[in-house]
Amino acid sequence: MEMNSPAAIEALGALAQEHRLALFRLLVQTGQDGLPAGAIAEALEIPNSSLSFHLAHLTRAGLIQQRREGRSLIYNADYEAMNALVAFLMENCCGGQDCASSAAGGISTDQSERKTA
Amino acid sequence: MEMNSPAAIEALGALAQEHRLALFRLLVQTGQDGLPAGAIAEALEIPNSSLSFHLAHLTRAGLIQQRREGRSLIYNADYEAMNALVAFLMENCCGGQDCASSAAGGISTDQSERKTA
DNA sequence: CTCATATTTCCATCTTCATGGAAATGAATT
DNA sequence: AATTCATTTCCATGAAGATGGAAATATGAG
Repeated sequence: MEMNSPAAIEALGALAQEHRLALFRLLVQTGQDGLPAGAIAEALEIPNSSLSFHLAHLTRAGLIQQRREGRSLIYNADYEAMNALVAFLMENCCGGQDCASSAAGGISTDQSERKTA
Repeated sequence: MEMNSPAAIEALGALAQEHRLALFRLLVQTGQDGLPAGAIAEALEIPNSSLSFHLAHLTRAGLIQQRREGRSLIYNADYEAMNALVAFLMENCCGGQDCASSAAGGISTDQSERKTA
């Protein structure tokens, strides 16, 4: 479940786009049952071909998964991948502090984590 | 410290690039003192003009800050911006479930991925 | 087998991003 | 004001991302 830099870059890039971020949020809210591509296209008002492009992008990044049910392709968010991404950001980009919980209270000025380049 | 979608997209996009992710991690590790552009260019082995482009990108996204000291421009990570980004992801993209706790649980003990190159 | 449905792939086009050398800017020193 | 140092901006170029209509593929129904 550990995420490395290339995988993190892929995931960050996948979320760094208006339609894809909205799409991923929709799938997260929907839960494990997921949604068929058609329902997503309707909800987000994106042409099928564009949606398919974005779905493929998120799938390649490992953030969503696909399964077939009848003639529908159902997509659902991969929560573990998201957990891994957040964990990566907190480990590597938050100065070793508990970034999330300190969001409200501010952060310590002590930078204890120093890696010798 | 609430972050909205456009700001999150900007921040995600800024981090979704090899050199910029490495650059931001370097500044996070360095701490509040920051580093002058020249030292960053040397550490990351990036030409000055390219580095300047990436520094501007991260600055525009609000993830780093700039100050002048003599003839050097010193850059430092903005921890609050990073906190806000992680908070945004956890609120909007983790379904409000185990994401925060499992990520926080992983941060303390799991250190398998190291920046080796 | 044919038809309707669901979604993807193909393709052309447009925009944005990344790169790095050269010239320009800003700041201290003499 | 001339010089040196640190960094940015300019510019051209190539690579990658985004868009959406039309054709193709896959599945199920009659």
